[in-house]
Amino acid sequence: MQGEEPRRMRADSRQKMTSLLESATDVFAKSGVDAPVRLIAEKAGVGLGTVYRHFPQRSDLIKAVFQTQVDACAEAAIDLARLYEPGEALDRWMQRYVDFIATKRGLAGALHSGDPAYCALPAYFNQRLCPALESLLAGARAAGVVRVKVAAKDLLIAVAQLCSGSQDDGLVFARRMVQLILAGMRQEHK
Amino acid sequence: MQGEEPRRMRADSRQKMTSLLESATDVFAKSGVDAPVRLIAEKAGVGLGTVYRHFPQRSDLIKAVFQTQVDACAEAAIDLARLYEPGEALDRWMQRYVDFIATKRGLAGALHSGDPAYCALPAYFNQRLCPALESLLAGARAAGVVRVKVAAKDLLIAVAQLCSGSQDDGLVFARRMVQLILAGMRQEHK
DNA sequence: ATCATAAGCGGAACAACGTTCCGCTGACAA
DNA sequence: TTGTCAGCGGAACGTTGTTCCGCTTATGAT
Repeated sequence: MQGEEPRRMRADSRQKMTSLLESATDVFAKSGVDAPVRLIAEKAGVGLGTVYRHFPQRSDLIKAVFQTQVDACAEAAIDLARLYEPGEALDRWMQRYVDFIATKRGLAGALHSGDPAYCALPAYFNQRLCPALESLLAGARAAGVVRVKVAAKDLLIAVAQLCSGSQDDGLVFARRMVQLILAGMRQEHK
Repeated sequence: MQGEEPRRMRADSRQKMTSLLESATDVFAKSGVDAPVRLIAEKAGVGLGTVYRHFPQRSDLIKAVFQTQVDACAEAAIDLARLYEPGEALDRWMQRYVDFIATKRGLAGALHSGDPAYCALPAYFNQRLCPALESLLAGARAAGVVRVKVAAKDLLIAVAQLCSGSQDDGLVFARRMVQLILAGMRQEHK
């Protein structure tokens, strides 16, 4: 009948699981993805065994948090497109994207480490975020706000690299650079 | 009289030190910069205490190897310029540079990790390699082999990123891309 | 409501790492 | 040749990721 999961989870188990995800999100944002698993378990009020029951490897926890946040970021595009006019929606989403990338300290290192555990992440990143940005760009272009032709994928990568380059005051710097890019996209053709 | 080091090293101490550096170079090249210190000590036939006597932190060992290799790469530019005509010298040095970068798996991660131990490395990298490449470029330009105006720093960074992007068959890919860039630099102006 | 059962939990225990420490050895000046 | 201390080796410690197992307790049948 239903194509659901093979088995229903026990209620307390699901609760611990979400608590764990929240804690991991916080800790990764505050201390980077290299934070100890023990710290995450403690802040979630959960034992170590529980962490490894739900996420057999440390990298699985990282992947789960990352995908959740990518999903949230992609869905924000839809909400923003509904709430604001095209140009404003694009602006706000780019800032949202910058904030998302800024919490990813240490992940770039893991990505380039050659560890196969992470090699699926960039694909997921593109698959979810590219369409999101493309639809915003299309809207802005249709409204005549954006006149320059630019690929969504290029924009995503460019901003990501702007953010990962510097580390401490990176956020204000990144925001400024993104504003610059957005302004550039609004220029008239010559 | 002499402004040398404050004290002469004991002969055996210097021997162990160079043995250590060689071993570290090998191991880092084979297993990446995340290789265990114990393995390096063992392959050098040296105790752990000796490693930490010469290099108080793991990162000091990485820095030492890195700087040695940067120096060697910079000096290779001088040799090549003497042995070959300008265009050939440039080609060969770029391949040499690609080989150097290719042994740096894992280092990009360390560099972006925010660890202050590594923040001096990029500066050293530029300081030594930029002049080296600039002199080769100047020679090639003077000989009329290279006609496009390109900054040495940009070339170095571009190639480094080409190499770090892919990881397994990265070397052949990188070589091909570098050939492409070099060929592009030889184009006539339109 | 009660109970049997096993899903799920906590945290002790293990392995691999970076780093510290200290007793012994042997290189070098006298 | 000999005394001394620079320098060595590796045991030991603290912190990590990961495994394991005895106990707790949610859950469905009664």
